[in-house]
Amino acid sequence: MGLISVKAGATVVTQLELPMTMRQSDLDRVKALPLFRDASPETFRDVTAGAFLQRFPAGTTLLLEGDTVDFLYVLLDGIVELQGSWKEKDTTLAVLRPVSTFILAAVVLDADSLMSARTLERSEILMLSGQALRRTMHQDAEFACAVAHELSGCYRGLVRAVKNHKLRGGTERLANYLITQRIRQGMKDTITLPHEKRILASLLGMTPENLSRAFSSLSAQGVVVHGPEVTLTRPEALERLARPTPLIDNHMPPQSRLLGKGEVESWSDSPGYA
Amino acid sequence: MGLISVKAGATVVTQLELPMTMRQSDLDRVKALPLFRDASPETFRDVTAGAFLQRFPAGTTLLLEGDTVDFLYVLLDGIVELQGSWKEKDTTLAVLRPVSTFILAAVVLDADSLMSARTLERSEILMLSGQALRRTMHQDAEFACAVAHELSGCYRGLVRAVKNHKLRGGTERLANYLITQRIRQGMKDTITLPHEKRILASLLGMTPENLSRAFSSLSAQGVVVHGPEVTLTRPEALERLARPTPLIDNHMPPQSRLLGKGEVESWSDSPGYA
DNA sequence: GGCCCAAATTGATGAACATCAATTACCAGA
DNA sequence: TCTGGTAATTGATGTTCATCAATTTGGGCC
Repeated sequence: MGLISVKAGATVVTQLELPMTMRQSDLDRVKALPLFRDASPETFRDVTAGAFLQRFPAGTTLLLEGDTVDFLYVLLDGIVELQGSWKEKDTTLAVLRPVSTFILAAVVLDADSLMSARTLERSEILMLSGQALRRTMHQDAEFACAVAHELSGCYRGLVRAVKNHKLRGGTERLANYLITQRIRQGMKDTITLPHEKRILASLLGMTPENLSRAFSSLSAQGVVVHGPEVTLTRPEALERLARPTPLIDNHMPPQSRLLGKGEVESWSDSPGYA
Repeated sequence: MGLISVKAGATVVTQLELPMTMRQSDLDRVKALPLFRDASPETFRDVTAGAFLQRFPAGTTLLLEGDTVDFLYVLLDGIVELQGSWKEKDTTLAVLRPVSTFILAAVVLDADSLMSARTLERSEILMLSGQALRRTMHQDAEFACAVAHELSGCYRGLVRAVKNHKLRGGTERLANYLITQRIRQGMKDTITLPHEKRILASLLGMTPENLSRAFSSLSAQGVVVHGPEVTLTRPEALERLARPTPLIDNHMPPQSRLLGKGEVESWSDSPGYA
């Protein structure tokens, strides 16, 4: 258990690294996740049995498309990008921030991953045994329900993504992205893009060049860009163009995690877990 | 319970119709679904309590985007299309054939539907109480696990769909669609398109005009179209263009339902349930 | 400060795709 | 068999988007 194999970049590197002993505060953050919030102490103990905490440098590939999945990953600190690829191209499916789980669906089915995962920044990741998770689901109906809830939220996030892509053009997707960010960042007039523009471009399904041009075409709606700061001087005009709808755009504010249980669907940046 | 409200076309029609009494053979087909295959007799009784069978003419809207979802739908006969819309446009998310369940995710979360459902042909649909389903999940961990499995399969179907759309062009999507159909239809050289071309176009995310042109551009790869019959005279050439991969294309043959339990992910036509 | 590398922007060009219009093919009903 | 209506195809045209190339910008680092 001291020898951990990690894929870094294109090549596979084996490095000697002691699994971190978990801090209680980390455990508390995990316990606060929708997935575990209502779990009994015993269930939580079962599912975290044999779990270990691991730190990865930026740019580390945690998982390649097609890999078999042995763990449920929980991002505690840092940023993780999920991506899919085909024929030399790749596309960003989601960018995750703490605290998020990922590749839950593959773990539940004990199947290969359909996407790659890599750290964008130095990250701290908790790895829970997939086997333990599946076993616990069979033992505890409440926990299995929590998993089903989580999966339902992820599923609906992807339905939104498909509609977003098939029904809207690039500039419309960007406009809606900006409106969503504005709401999530507290309705301030100026928002901060949470990642590099080239990753945002990939998330929105366009090239960096076209993202640039989409931004400048939105200047007609009062969108002003200064590096990662974007000011929305005429939000109404932007909304008229964007036509956001709750049937596509999930405007939930980030603090929704504190809400009771009704669940607010999945979340992170753009739909998509695993 | 004799008065059932059904949305037909754009308007809402209330019609008096007796819920059908279910045939045993229908119940057997439902019981054979992955969702219910491993359910105990009691669980199956609980979840089908209060269920009723309903026949709808072609073109009936069963559910509109944004409607609250009270039932889990099980398509026993006919064809159902799931679609999403925005700003006068709409797009086909999936075309379902018997035996399929749909809008499971919305039922599990007791949330509004993110897509509309309408019959493409006269259809026979079993409607299971959403409340009963949720209650049963809490009572029976095995059943909750079955729901989680089903949702995971649906989720992965949508991951495939997103990758298909973001990474491939229209002609490539069509080429892969044809290859998938060939496998599903028993590797015969000539396949039958399972729906109208305009629906196929919407499913593949293109206009009917461009689907036509994509077909004719595939004649260079030996694709010959005669109405709904498509002959693949040079499958290898088509594959060279299509470059199918298990990480996007689900080539599972239709009979996979008979397999044990490992699950083979969701299915119907093109990923997507609800 | 000055330097380097990668990200971002801008312009020019071509490919992919949507739209509009005009036939043509096809099927169901009289 | 004719016939009306919808689906399918084909062509012409314009928009959107990707690609390539050339700068420009910006953030670490000596």
